[in-house]
Amino acid sequence: MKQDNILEIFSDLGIRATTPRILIYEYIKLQSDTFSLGDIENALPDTDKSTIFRTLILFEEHHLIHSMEDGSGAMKYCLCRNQGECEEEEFHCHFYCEKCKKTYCLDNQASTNITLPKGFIMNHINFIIKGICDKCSHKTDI
Amino acid sequence: MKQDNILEIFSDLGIRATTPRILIYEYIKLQSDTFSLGDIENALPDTDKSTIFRTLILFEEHHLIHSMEDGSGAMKYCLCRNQGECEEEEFHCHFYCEKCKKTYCLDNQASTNITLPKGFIMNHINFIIKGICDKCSHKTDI
DNA sequence: TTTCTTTTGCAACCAGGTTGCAGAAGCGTA
DNA sequence: TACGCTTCTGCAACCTGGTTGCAAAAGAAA
Ligand SMILES: [Mn+2]
Ligand SMILES: [Mn+2]
Ligand SMILES: [Zn+2]
Ligand SMILES: [Zn+2]
Repeated sequence: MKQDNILEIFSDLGIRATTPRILIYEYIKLQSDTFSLGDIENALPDTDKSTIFRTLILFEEHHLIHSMEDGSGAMKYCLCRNQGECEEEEFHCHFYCEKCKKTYCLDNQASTNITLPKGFIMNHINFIIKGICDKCSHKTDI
Repeated sequence: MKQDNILEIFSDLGIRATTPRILIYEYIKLQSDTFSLGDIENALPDTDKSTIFRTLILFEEHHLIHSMEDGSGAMKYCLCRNQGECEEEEFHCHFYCEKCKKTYCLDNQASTNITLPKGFIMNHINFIIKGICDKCSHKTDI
């Protein structure tokens, strides 16, 4: 595991390696932070939106990517750093910059200590911190 | 402050007390957890969606309510327990039940310890825990 | 090749949110 | 009470992102 070859990653997971899937995965691998379906649409104008949509669902089912709601209106995704072998604890937090609209993965910068009320069962976490990112906070405003 | 009379709450904040605003605020006061624009639409079929929409914006600007994205597709709102005087620290967490689709306010059940990377400035938090609520977890499945 | 299964592209649809605008309502003043 | 100005409402239209049904294309198997 921890493959680098796309074809092997797909075949390990039993995913058929089609042209759109390879293009989409190649795009995803280049992203250091999060991306949306619309970002992929722009990057791959010859691939249909619905194909991208279904591919993202497929990738998420196989834990190749994670998804999150950052309040921007569009679902955001990020590459799973553990290629389908992420553990339950990988509930990492994200930062949404209200100025440049970029969403960053914060891997270990935020710790949470959760005690749920009796009877509540946690499956996922969607933890978004909103504010101004480092690049935008350095700029002088006006 | 900590008023109970709707008309006084509005006049304290300089909000004109119109019929739709009173109806909407009365609805909101009855809710123990979160609600959406669509919930209000259903409860008040004679009030237009855009009026409800603009009223929610107004209420949030005056900190009468908080809003959050719970991933359900619809923005959720909850009554501010401090009537417009909530402090920055009131970043409470919410729980979304994936079975009954209800979103609960978790006031003190989850603590977070956040250390952002250098240069990042936090303004808000959108912290949603997803899973199964107590009512739904007690039910025998099938 | 033929046949069967999976995947794709297109077009249409949907939900929730958002906007421009004309008329209604509210309010201060005469 | 009537007038003039400002704010608010309802309606209809629009927008964006997401979702679906379906026929054609591509892939795998025989
Ligand atoms: Mn992961
Ligand atoms: Mn509050
Ligand atoms: Zn930024
Ligand atoms: Zn539930």
